[in-house]
Amino acid sequence: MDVLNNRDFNQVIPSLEDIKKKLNPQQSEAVNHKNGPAVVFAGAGSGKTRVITTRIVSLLEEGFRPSEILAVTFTNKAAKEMRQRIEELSPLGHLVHVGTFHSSCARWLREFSSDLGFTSEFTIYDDKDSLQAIKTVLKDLNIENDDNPPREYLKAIGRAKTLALHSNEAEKFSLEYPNIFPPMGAQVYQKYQTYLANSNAMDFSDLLMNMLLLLKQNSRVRTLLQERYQHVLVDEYQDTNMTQFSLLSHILNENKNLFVVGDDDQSIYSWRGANPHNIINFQEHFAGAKEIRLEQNYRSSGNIVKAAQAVISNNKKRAPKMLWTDNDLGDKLYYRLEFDGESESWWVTDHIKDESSRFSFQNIAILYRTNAQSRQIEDILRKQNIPYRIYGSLRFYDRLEIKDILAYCRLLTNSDDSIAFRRALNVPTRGLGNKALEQIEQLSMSKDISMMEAAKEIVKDKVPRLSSKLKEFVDMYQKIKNFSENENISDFIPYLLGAINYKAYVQKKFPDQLQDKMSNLHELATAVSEYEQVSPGASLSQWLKDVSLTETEKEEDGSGGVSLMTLHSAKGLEFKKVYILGLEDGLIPHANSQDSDDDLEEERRLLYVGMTRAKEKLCMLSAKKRRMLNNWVCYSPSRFLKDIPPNYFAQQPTLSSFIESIEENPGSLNTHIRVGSDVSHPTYGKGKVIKIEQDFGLIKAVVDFTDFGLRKINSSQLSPVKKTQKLRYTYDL
DNA sequence: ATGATGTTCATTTTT
DNA sequence: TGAACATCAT
Ligand SMILES: Nc1ncnc2c1ncn2[C@@H]1O[C@H](COP(=O)(O)OP(=O)(O)OP(=O)(O)O)[C@@H](O)[C@H]1O
Repeated sequence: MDVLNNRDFNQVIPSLEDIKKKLNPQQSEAVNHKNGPAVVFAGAGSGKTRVITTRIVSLLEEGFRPSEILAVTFTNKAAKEMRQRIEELSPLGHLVHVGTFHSSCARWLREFSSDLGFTSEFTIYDDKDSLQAIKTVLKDLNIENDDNPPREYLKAIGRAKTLALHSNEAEKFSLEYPNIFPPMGAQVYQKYQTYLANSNAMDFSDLLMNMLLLLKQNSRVRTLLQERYQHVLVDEYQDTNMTQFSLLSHILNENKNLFVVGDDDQSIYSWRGANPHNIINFQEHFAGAKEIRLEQNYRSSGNIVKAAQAVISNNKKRAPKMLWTDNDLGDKLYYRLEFDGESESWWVTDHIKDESSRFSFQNIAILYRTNAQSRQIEDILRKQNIPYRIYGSLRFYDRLEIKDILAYCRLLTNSDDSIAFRRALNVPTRGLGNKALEQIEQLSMSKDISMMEAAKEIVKDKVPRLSSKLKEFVDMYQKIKNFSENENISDFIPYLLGAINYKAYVQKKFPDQLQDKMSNLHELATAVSEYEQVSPGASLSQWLKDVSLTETEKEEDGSGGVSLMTLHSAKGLEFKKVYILGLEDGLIPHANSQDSDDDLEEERRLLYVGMTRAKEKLCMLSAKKRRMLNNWVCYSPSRFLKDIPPNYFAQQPTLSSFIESIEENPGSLNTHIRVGSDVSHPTYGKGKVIKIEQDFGLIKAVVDFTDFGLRKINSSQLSPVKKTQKLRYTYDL
């Protein structure tokens, strides 16, 4: 745990009294609440997180041991943040168990793994791994249908697990509720669980479900945990789902010391089962629960608070609540409609530079709806030499070369990890291709054993052709395993790279990316070394466990830079200045979330969360068109913009009229390609536009090509033959 | 049967 | 843009 070691022993720890002086009466009431369940229900920026951290410190001061306190958050980032705050406030802070639901469950499951038929070294499968497992299972069961791709099965299984529906009961259940699973879903579910069990692995939902089942079925474990935790505190409680709610109720002892804080307006995870009624109905779930409301926003300027309120008040499904602020009105909001995604990025970076004396880089966040949007702004930030750090997105551990090497590491700590086996088997290529894989897989499926075990059997059985090559692989695996068990882990990655001759493989397969990939691997090796320095004597498996549930942030430039992240991962954070990109119908609200009112309300909450991250200045941008995948997509400015009264904006007169004009005439967004204009296409050559269609924001043109006749083409593929006006207009509002 | 080459498809959000 | 999948030449 880095927490133990990064501690600054010279820090000045303020007295609890001083900390408590900084609370308003309602906050104090919450912090000082004695026994029994309590809920703090309050809007953004009202100090909920401050209450929860102060309460933890106060409990420590009262004499509760750190190990008796369990603090649960929703994201790793929030956990890290909270841990930091507690450490700053209490010398014992670093000993408190702060984690996400998933990481806490993983920890307990490892502790009690023997009660479950897993070893404590079980692997946690991420979504990709799980999907691969499902595919294998579907293949084995000979299920193939285009209506229900593997992903559908995975989703259904995830849903079942959220209902704590064990695979053994799935069959019976699916007879009663045939719609819950795709065809053969119950069988797939069962086989999938067998696959995971044989692999000594759990997927994300298993972490929650298995823990819940364990608590329900095993009174020893239940009593142990109930006695261990005297106080349970949950941040962002509106994001809990059914399983998590049940988990909590089983962990609570007779004192029911559950303290939760949350805001139904910030519920943005309903797509993964979050149920805001958990917080709205808290007092019904826990009789006699105390409810405390916080109504003063300390974070944001008056304009920001009011504008955000204006947006969220359009939601019909929300619990009424007050939110006001004493802060000055401050700057007005800034809205800007840009020509395309690139000019949006340019404008933001220019603006950051213009205002750099007032807002330093580390006080700025750039928020967006989808991870894919980050690439563009990253590009321009680099060009403008603005340091930044990015959360999530193409995570370091998701890169191909890293996953390759991690597959070996995983296989070493858990030889039954069949997903890792699949990957390691023929990377680098060693003559064990598809057919070999299939044979091993088949044997493992039919005998209910892991692929490594199957491979060893094949070696023993002297199967012609296969056995000798496979023996080499297994022997090499043993050799690497010996090394990993006997030598320092900081030497391991370099050793492994040499042992499997990975560099030569990259050289051959990705010659132009050699530098890049090798330097990433170097970074990986460095990470392991650093881990060993921090926790001397640690094993590879300990490092792997720490890494598997912890997201990493990538810093392009060490010293505090601009923060880039999705709206979702911004929850709970705050910045002096916030830019929200892509305020367009199609992004916010997202094109896939415009069908139902519920979806739209969640999108609105997402915007509300984004807006309320800003303390002093909030800038929002839209682009008329942007490149997505390979197409130009035209969206109009977000419908949510209209919910904000113009007087909160710095440039009021033109804004709403501009939006209206776009709504009346979406076709006016079409740029240089018109019916009748001469165009050219990279493969089809020259032609004339006959017709223009717009579906789902995608512009398609029917073109009559001189040499190829009529074709329907994405407008992004076409370029005008006649020189049109320079494309770079600016739209000052 | 392997491995290189070509084609298609996917992207909402997170643990 | 890239990774997963499918096809074809060794
Ligand atoms: N009593 C107070 N006096 C002054 N500032 C406060 C007070 N309470 C909280 N704050 C400040 O207000 C800001 C928001 O607090 P906090 O992050 O705890 O709010 P929150 O309710 O958790 O917000 P959100 O739900 O939006 O994440 C922080 O900068 C915090 O330091």
